[in-house]
This record gives sequence, structure tokens and C-alpha cells, in this order.
Amino acid sequence: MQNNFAILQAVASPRRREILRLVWTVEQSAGEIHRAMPEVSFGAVSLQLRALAKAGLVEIRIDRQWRYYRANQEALGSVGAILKTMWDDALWRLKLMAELEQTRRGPRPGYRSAGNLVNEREQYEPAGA
Amino acid sequence: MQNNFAILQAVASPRRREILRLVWTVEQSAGEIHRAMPEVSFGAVSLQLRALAKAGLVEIRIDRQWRYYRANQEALGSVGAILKTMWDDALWRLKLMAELEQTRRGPRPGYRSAGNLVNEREQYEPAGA
DNA sequence: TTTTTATTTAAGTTTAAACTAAAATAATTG
DNA sequence: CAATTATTTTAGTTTAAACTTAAATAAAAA
Repeated sequence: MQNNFAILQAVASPRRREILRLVWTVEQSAGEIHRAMPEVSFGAVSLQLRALAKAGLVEIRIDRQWRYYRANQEALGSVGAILKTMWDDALWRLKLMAELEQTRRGPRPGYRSAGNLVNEREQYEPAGA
Repeated sequence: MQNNFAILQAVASPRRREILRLVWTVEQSAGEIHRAMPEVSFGAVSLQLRALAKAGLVEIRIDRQWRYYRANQEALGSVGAILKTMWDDALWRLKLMAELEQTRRGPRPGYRSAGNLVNEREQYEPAGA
């Protein structure tokens, strides 16, 4: 059976969660993972990958001189579902913030500068409403 | 909304999980909690309680000079379900081990010492099977 | 075989968490 | 108010995790 303690322990680290997210649906080599997080050394990435492997949370496929890592979603069990929710929430929040930024940027719709219409008011309702 | 990161972080510590288990269904004062884990100092218990409170995982009811702590199961969300599963599993495992111990301890069923029946063989199947 | 590419591992350092002991706070009782 | 009880908070220490750099391993290409 899965060792839930080890899973919670492993998943408590933001760095390891970041790695898990990167290899959640696609396998990636340690080098590719490192390129996605250059703020940390290659060695650190390798060590965290080892920690994840020790907890059984990533699977490794060896091909020539490369080792491809991939999240073991089954091993993560319900903890995996929590991670997915967290990531989806974060994405949703980013999207919402981007939209708010959009409405804040530039003059309000219908604003005229030197007599010229700068920001045409969009027609939100269908024409024949 | 609940901060899942903080929850995972808080729940990664065995000590904090132990405290959560103690106050899962009944409220307990810091002193009572400490009496249940005397291997650690009172101060340490208090600090972990503060950490749990900061993450919103315990609620506090103040009555005179006592502060009663209780797990906030709602705040824990799906992480709470994982904890409960862990604890139930551990209990189940302990029970199983105790049973195995039982069968190992003493003479095998039906053994006779100096002509006397020492360990009566139990009737596992219903009489009329 | 030397060089390149990919990665791990070891040694040592930095940083953060957990802990202890003791002082501080706070309500209660005599 | 002094003493008691319950608990928190502070200061300093211990322990463990995360990290960096560099050496080691290993497969592949020149």
C-alpha cells in the first residue's frame, strides 16, 4: 500500500510540487526540468527528483544517457487530486487577474482624446437583443 | 478560500498530525495535549498549536484560564479525509498485529501439557455448517 | 580514445524548523 | 495582594532540509 506519510512529506515542499507539476502529464529529463527552474542548481533538481522517486511519486524511463521522469499519479492517490485542484485554482486566479488588468489598462471605453474616439465601446449584447 | 499550501505544509509534520488526531473529535487544552505527549516540552506543544491555529486548522475556545483546542475539520477539506484514512489504517494494522501476536503467543490450539488441555481449539465455523 | 552530453553523488554550507528552558502573561483562588 | 494554575512567548540551541560546487559516473559521438 502507499505510504501516506511519505507522500504528505514529499508534497509539502513547493520545489517538489513544482517538479511534479512539470512532469504531471509529460515525461521530462532532469535537464529539461532544470531549464524550467534555472533559479536553482542542477544538483538540487536531481536531489529533489531522488526524493520524489524514493517516495514512489515519479517513475523513471531510461533511454540512452537520458532519464525521463514522470509523475506517478496513481501512487499519489487523493493527494494528487488536491495538487491538481491547487494548480487549477492558481491558473484560474491568474486568468482572472489578467482580465482585471485588461479592464484597468488604458482609457475607459468611449474616451475621446483631441476629439478622436480612442477606445471604442464594445457591443456586449447581441445586435438584435 | 482555504490555502491548500499552508494545509499541506502544516500536515507534513508528524507532531502536528499527532496533535490534530488528539483534538479531532474532542476539544482539549494545551496541558491535556501535553500530557498525551510527555516526550516533548510544554512549550513545543504550544508552538505547534500556534502553527496549527495560524493555518486555521484548529479552533480555540477560551474558558477562564484554559484554552480548548479542537480540529477544524472543514478547513482541512480533503486533506482531512486523507488524515482520517491514515489513522484508520494505522488502527486496523495495530489490530491485525495484535491478532497475529495472539496466535503466536503460547502453545498452539489443542496443545496438552501433562495431559491437560492448555489451549482449547476455537470453533470458527458455525456448528451447523 | 578523447570529448561531449546528461546526470548523480559527495562534501560542505546555508537556511529553516523544531525544540528546550526560562521568563512573561493572564486568569483564579486563598 | 500573594500564590496557584494554565499557557504563551522569547532567546538561544539542536537538528534536519535544501542548497551549491565540484568530482564521479555513464553513455554516445567524434
